[in-house]
Amino acid sequence: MSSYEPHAIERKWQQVWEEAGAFVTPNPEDPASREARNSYVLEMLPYPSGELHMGHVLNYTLGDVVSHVRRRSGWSVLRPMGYDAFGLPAENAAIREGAHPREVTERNIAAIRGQIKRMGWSIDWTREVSTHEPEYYRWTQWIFLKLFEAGLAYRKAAPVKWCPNDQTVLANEQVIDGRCERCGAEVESRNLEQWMFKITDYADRLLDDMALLESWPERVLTMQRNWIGRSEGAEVTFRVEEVDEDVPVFTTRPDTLFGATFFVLAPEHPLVERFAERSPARDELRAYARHAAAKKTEERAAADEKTGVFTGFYAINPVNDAPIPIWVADYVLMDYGTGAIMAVPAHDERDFEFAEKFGLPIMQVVAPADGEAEAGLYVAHSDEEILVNSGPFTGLSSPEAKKAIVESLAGRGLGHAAVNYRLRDWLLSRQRYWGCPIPIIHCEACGIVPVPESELPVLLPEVDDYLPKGRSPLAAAEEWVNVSCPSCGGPALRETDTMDTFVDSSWYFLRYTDPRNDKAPFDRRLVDYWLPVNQYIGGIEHAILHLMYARFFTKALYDLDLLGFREPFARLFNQGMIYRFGAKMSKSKGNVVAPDELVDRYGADALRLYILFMGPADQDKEWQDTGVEGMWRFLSRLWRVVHDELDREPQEPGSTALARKAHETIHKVTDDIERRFVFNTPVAAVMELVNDISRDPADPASRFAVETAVALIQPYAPHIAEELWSALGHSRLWAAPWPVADESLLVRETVELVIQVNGRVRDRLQVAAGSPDEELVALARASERVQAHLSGPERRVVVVPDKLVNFVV
RNA sequence: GCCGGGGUGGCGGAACUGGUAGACGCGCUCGGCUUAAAACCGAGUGUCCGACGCGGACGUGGGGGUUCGAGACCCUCCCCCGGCACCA
Repeated sequence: MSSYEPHAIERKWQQVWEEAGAFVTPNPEDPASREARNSYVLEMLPYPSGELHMGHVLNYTLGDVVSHVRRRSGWSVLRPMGYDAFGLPAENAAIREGAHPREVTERNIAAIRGQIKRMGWSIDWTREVSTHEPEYYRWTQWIFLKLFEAGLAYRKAAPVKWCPNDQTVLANEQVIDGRCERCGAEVESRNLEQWMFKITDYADRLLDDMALLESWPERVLTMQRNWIGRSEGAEVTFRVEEVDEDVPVFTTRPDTLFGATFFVLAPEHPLVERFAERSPARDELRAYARHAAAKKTEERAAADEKTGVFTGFYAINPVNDAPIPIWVADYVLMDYGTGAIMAVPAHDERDFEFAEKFGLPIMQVVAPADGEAEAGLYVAHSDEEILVNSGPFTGLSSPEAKKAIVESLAGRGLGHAAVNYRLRDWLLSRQRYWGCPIPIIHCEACGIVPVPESELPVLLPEVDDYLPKGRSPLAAAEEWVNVSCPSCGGPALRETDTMDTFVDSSWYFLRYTDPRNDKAPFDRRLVDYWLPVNQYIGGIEHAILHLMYARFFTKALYDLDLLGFREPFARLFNQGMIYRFGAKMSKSKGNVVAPDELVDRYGADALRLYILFMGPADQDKEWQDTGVEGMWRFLSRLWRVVHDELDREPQEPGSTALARKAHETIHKVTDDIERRFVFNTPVAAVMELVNDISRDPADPASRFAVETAVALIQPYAPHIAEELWSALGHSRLWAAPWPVADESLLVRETVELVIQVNGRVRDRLQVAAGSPDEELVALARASERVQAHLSGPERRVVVVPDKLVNFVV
């Protein structure tokens, strides 16, 4: 008898699938009819680093199991693959090697494509796209122009986060603890003209439309909510007579206005210099402001003690006309709210700390509903608080007072209700080579002029030097840069910045539906047919950036009437991280296990099986080096069991315990994958079935059980399953209907009855299913083991039919 | 500090709706096969006690509670992982 040799089998079936177009899903002839059951299963596209890692293996195997089961259950499944190919790593590698980034990228793509194919994932390769190809980025540029026309892309001089190592600007989202997300260098602040997307216009919809999502992990929604950081309150104007200025502040607590005993400006606030000009203490003021502004936010936050300087000026509190001293302090941030605050030390921890340190007055204006105002800090924690010392508003509850005070201010033009967000606009300019060119021309006469649609794509020019120098390497391509203005024909310059790669990946899921369209980024009927994505799968690291940008793009395109849905991904699943020796697998830690080596040794099927068998797909878990070998042993056992079956004389099929076990396994595997979305326990269930088969190979149901095991393991281990399926005399398992459990066989004739005394198990009996309660109690009472514990008066008997009898004595 | 996820044998984990804790796999032990080893096959494997073929006690991070019955529900505390954090 032959033994299990994965490599030849895997090569063979991969070729068969390719030749048969087994996983090619054509678009419907009439996308308007939604009769067909269709499902879009999407995993986040890989960055082509040339190296497939275990995270990919988990991600794509997960999607593969879902796709196979849906396909075999009669669904039309869209399952594409592509590459997020622009970006710094390829460019840095190119600089190191002296090669062109395109060369490095395409070499990496070829490598990773080869690895993906070796894994045998059921991908529709006719839809492959890569974001660095002009056929793709032409439409990235087209979308950019649509957003520009709609006023959603704009240019602005702004203090930006600058990475001195990568020599480029970063998005806020790419700065982690004051360091560059990619290289870890400390980020600096620079003032530059940059392109921005107006994602802040969509802040409320990004929050509210979460209600449209079918199933997203709670933690992702929470992270996005925190990131958007919506807070409701009021903008209130304070008058500074000496400089004839009205200074607005944002507050979430307008009800505490009577307790505002001082006023604080951020060190970067423009008024600080105005004050300094007129102040005898100008040197001290300027020194503090300069010193504080230079510090990073993180350093400021980490400071043990509050610092600050009195300006010598006063602001008028609009509710009671009281003049309050204006300070400059670095605990107030220029980039949130208005860069100025009213300080209410009695009811805000930070203001309290500051007031204590500098001896400023502290006045209670809010008290607990059932108590007296007490000196010191009192931070409200419910809506039950009552106002005190607040003039005409004294006695109102906090929520009433908020409304009343804002209304009264609004009546005098000194304030209004306001909402503030932590979310900033998306800075998309990058001063690097390997990215999508921004299709804009700067004309001396006309200003900013979009490149006409007919001239797209604006191709990346060839340059000799990609080294970052603080301006885009594209600026060196003079012939490319110097153009005539499309509007007036005069001399003009091309925009030399490229786009953040997150722009490329904010719409790729739309392109897959119509990847070769050269008239438009996609056909609206096709995106409306396939989207929203039914199941999106990827890592938690994209909880904020990619997922929020993709949601924003979808909404913007919806508003432009280019598609008919408001959320791109109905269901999201985040796979857990894989650890080894207690740490996340990473090159720097030296604890990486290469998928390729395992495939060489045990085959793709064993690896696919182990990566899902390891544990719950959404939880972090520890890699076991012996795990894949164990799966290889299981597959060898399955191989043997099938061939033993083939070697035996065919027998009359019979309905035995093994037949029931097979049906139970069908039920369990199907339910786990489809309803529970768990992937480890189905493998265990099939293993149990195989164990049962080998326990009695002569069982009349063995043929059925063997075929069931093969049919059920196919989504996990498609190559061996296909091979065994054809050995069993069938063909095309990839298209064979998913097994259906016979409900009647799931009903057991006898059940195990657990007998407890005082909740402790004392005996177990086989009894006929559906026996009446009295019979169960009588049988239970008859048990010797039970009687030994039935001393003392019986107080109660609990019966759970077909399950358990509990005597309480 | 706030938010989210976790804590079950030597290890990864199972137990879905409160009803047999430890499925399945890894590892380990013993036995078979073998000149031998590997592979493979069979048996065993939570801890402790005992007149070890029957049995008993303990046991899901700690403490308390609800219940006939809790790994699961409630209260409280501890620990680990991830995110956010001077955001007014």
